[in-house]
Amino acid sequence: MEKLTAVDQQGRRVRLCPNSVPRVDVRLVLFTVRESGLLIALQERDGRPALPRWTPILGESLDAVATHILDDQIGSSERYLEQLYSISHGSEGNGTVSVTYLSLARAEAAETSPGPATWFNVNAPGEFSSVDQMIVDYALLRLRAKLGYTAIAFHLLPRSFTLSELQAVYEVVLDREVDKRNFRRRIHAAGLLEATGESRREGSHRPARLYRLQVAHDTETYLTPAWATQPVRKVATR
Amino acid sequence: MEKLTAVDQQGRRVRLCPNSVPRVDVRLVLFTVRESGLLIALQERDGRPALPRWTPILGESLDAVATHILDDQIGSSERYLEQLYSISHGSEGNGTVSVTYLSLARAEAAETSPGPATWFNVNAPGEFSSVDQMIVDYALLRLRAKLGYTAIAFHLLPRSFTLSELQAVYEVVLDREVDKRNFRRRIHAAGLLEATGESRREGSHRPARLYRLQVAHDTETYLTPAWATQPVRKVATR
DNA sequence: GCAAAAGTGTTGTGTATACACCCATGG
DNA sequence: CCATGGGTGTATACACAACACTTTTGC
Repeated sequence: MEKLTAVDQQGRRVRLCPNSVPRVDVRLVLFTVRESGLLIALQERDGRPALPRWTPILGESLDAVATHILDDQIGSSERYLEQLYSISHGSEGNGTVSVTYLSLARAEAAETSPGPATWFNVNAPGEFSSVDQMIVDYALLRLRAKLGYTAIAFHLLPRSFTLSELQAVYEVVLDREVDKRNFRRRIHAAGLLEATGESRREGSHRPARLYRLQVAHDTETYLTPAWATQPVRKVATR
Repeated sequence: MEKLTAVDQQGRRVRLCPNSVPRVDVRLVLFTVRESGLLIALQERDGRPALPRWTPILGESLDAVATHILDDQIGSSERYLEQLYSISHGSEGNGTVSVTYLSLARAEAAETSPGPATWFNVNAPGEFSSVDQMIVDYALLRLRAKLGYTAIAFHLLPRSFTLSELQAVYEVVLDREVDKRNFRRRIHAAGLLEATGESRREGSHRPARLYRLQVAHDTETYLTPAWATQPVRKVATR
């Protein structure tokens, strides 16, 4: 068993990292959809765009850290947050375990971007580190897969929206066209939507009906493990 | 930025864990199938069964740690290994991030159990810690889901097997009966199997043809991210 | 010849795809 | 009246579930 503490020159007991222990950080892949396409929130680091990240302090849950990073980036409107994968990188001297999260923001929340991040188009984000690149690739893979069998697309739209707007989100994320009639049939068959009764007229054509997600389905989780929803403990201010 | 080193009473530089940094461990959920049912490898810890675990040393990848734990438990036959999820637990003083892995062993490899673990039936594993309990529940959920759309079941059988044996694996893991004809049609349609040409006679009934997984499909990964297959660096002996 | 597991097809039901036209509005 | 996007239905192919009998062997 390793010794975990030592006494320093002033006689204080200090906690040692047996130099065998990797550090942990949490990295967030935050997407939003704008007219210009699928955007990702990045912040500059060593002159290159990088994923927003933070190191947890002791006793702080991973979900809490991810939530804090998200708070940093956008206002506290509702958001979607899901753990993705953990990857180790670096080596002797600065080995790190990065726990990665996928997050989605409504376009409206992303407009006002108070945080340190700026929005890049996913197709032209600039050069990031190979680790961040892999994380983003995987996040996009998972996002696309999940569009098929969960309700996460709704988290990219304002509270109420038209079916055409919803379809546009699918098309932007999947990067391909979708058949209008089949799309609408699937959405209606899923039974997650309810008409608000209102409609929106914009432009010289028939107005579009507005829909919202039924409240019962608001926090759709599906295959996320039950224990992923651990309470977000409040933790020392930062 | 935090100070990461200090000088101790003998004047040596030591690495500090700012007492804000959680430790990392890797925990393995290792399943196998025997006549008696679905078994899980556990080892005693504080008088209770617990998941095999290890703490990575610096520069060691998470996958490498998981592989080492697996080596500890069973002989080095081929095995299946997949990262599951990361969970944080504990609090001030002993906060830990556990990265969990799902692993499958062929019954033959599990017979000779040289490691410190013993096999428990998943339905009667005894009492484990709440963290380990959640991890096991989730591992089982994922294993069951993955049976439907991947070839992982083959990792629970010897190299060549009969279709009835394969079906029995599905039934044990899913804990329900499966229709023989539909099962065989699906398996054949998947096109992953090839007949060895041989057959096995045991008991007073028609002999069963033997199949094996086509080599091209041996390391089926599907939704596992490409970068999950990072090379397993060799690391200081333990 | 009988017990015991291996092996094999058909039918219905639901789900996904391909595809083209009328509707309501603003200007 | 026309340009623009909103909204709707049908025919076809494919995947999945239910279901029962014949084959080959050991004894």
